[in-house]
Amino acid sequence: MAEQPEELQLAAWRAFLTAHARAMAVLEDELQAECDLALAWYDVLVQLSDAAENRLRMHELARAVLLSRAGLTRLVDRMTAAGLVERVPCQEDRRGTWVAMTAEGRRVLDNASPVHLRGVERHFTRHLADREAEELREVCARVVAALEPRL
Amino acid sequence: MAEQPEELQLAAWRAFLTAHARAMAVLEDELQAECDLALAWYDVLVQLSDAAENRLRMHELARAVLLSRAGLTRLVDRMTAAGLVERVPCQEDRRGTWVAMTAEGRRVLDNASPVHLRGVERHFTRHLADREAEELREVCARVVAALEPRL
DNA sequence: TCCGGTTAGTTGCTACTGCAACCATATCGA
DNA sequence: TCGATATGGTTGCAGTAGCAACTAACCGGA
Repeated sequence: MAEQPEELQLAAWRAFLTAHARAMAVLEDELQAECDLALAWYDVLVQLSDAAENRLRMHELARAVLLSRAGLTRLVDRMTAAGLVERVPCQEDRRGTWVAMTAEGRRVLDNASPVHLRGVERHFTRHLADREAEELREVCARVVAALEPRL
Repeated sequence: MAEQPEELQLAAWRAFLTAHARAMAVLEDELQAECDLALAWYDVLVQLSDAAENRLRMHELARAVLLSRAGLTRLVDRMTAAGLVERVPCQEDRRGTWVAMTAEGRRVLDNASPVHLRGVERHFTRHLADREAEELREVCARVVAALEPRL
């Protein structure tokens, strides 16, 4: 009997889940061990680094790092205490707050970035041929696009 | 100038992360809303359902659902209280404990399974052609295989 | 047989997260 | 202009996770 198509699709989904979990665990561990930095913190610094003037509003940052507003409030609290970011009152909207990367945050990011990117290469992209990478990106983009409306 | 290969690979990695996060969030929400069941609970039931005699040792189950042993102890506590699984002392190794699915667990799984599988199809596999699914499965399997040694 | 080292599972502790409620501010319509 | 409504961010609370330490039991070699 031929394998059912659903089996193939489900196997892909399961492999996807496992690959994500295992890769994330290793990257988290390596960044923690070599840079003493949690992946969530790294993620915040990357988002700020990519943003104009190295700053973002709380709600923008929350969305970018896939955290609730409450969760981000606490994360920014911790990172502020560590001196990596700072809160700046927003002039245009006095309810709002900017989160800006500090010089120390920049230093930590520059230190961690090579470690993380090396890890992504070693544990993930190394296993993708260029054509496969492009296809993966495209497939994932389709999945995300279809889910966007509900956000 | 041609795009750097690393950019392509990194874009694939980022799309992979976003697709995972968004898809998981939707599936979790749907299962919770329609079946009042957390994805982690569903995952436990699926693993037990696939296992011989519908039971697994604690450490096997922990590994299968990607949880620490401590985390699994608490999860099994909660699911036992809800009547979905039960602990059975292990005869062959008196340190050990089997976790077995109850009739109620079977019922809950049978109820939730169509909902979850429909969600996986709607939000994920629908966007993959058969060839793409096979390729995704294979790429992810390579990533996992390369990471296995450290587990 | 017995002793050191390993494995199975649980527990205390702490860290991180989300939800819902809250206040302050902005916005829009009458 | 003013009131209703929505938005931005924080806080109290509760739930869930991991680490390290612990007990019990297994296993291998002297």
